[in-house]
Amino acid sequence: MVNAAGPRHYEPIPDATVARLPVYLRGLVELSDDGVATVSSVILASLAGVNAANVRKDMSYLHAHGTRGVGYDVDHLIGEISLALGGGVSSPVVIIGVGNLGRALSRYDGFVAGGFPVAGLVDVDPAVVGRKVAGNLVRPVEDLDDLVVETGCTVGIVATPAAAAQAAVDSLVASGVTSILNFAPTVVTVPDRVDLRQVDLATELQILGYHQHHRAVEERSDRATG
Amino acid sequence: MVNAAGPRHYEPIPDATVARLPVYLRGLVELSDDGVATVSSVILASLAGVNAANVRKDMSYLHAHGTRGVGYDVDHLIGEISLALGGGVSSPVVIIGVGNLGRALSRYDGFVAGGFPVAGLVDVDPAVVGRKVAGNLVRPVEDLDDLVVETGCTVGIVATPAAAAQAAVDSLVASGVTSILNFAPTVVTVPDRVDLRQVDLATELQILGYHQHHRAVEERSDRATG
DNA sequence: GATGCCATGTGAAATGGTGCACAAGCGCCT
DNA sequence: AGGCGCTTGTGCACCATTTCACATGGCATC
Repeated sequence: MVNAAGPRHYEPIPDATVARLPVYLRGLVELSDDGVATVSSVILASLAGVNAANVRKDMSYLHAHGTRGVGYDVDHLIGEISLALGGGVSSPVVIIGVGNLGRALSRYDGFVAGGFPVAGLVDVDPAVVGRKVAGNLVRPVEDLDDLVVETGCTVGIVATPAAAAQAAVDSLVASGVTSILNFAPTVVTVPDRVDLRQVDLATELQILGYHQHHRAVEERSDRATG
Repeated sequence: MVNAAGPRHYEPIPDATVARLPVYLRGLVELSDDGVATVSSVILASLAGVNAANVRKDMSYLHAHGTRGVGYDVDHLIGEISLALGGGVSSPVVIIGVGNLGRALSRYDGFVAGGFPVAGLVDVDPAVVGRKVAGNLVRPVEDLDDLVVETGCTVGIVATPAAAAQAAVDSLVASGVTSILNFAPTVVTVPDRVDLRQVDLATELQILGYHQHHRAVEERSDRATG
């Protein structure tokens, strides 16, 4: 039985909504910084580049109610979205693979701003182990377990070459990390209890390439027939 | 009238399929390197991390037919997918914004391997203009038009801070670039004829954060009730 | 040449997400 | 106090995508 005063039962928020929440949050923080107190779904939708009805439906999933005729309270929305996105708790991350990309990611201030400070860097290459990158000492893979336990970090970022990615992921999982962001251009597998997201730079370009090619083909076709 | 010998009418390939094609391609190239000649939808599905029926339907969109009882010809599939993804034509890209991320991207060899060599680097900061990064001279934004025309590049990568992203995108569009990959953590707008994709690193972490938080809440709830 | 096995190709149902359209409700103004 | 305009909250229909299930058809073996 669910006590009315206890934590209410969380109905799941659709994935598509979750993916939009950070975008809303950015827009809302900007509004708050500008001293704006309330925002309508239409305004927020234009800031996030989505449909207004979509915004309203998304907010209803969060139980973040607005005021009819007025709009949503900006600071209240910021609180509700922050709460949904990890409860406002900041989770340190460990980056495995300190190549070009790993170094860039370790210096990326967007992570810190989003509540994900870099807890440590790890690499297999003895040439980089022991060096400092962006104020963080690069440690060997053997130290991963200790690092994860010491810093209590639960998020891992894989920035290794494709060939090393699965091993890196396995190490992270073994250390107790439960969320992984994989930048290596390869499919990796994780246990069910671990959450994995893939960011694939070359793939993104190839998708753009498809649309470009397709546009060109259509254009030629238009010129020939019309 | 469509001549049977002429270019057939291209029915559109679903976006979800297009997004999977690069993943298939990677798996297939690996198989080909290993000397594997044919592959079943089940195997390819496991390599790409998707459902087998999904693979078969995707291939049917490409008119890439297999052989019943046998499977698909690996090299033939590679050809068909490459053709769909830009016709095998390599498109040079220009990177605007040479900060940490821009530098890492300019050195990322996955772009070259995918047929997207870096044609040039551009930045507004006089401190980096004129310097060489990964063998490429960093040029001022004023040179963007010339650069795009000279190299015939049609793809732009935005790696600027959020505040500069819309201006960067506008410059790219004005130069004639028709495909843009935006790494800046902000919503930007482009004309309809331009194709835009967003890669948002902090957002990805926040999405992971949601799932982690949600898991934790459920666990606590399970322990309390069960 | 026939038969059995195996993997493709696809109709159809299920799922997930989007966007319209409108009823409901809140606050301001008179 | 009452009415009006504005904006939320949501039922519903539409659309894209996924997945199942099975008929179809090629290849090897006998």
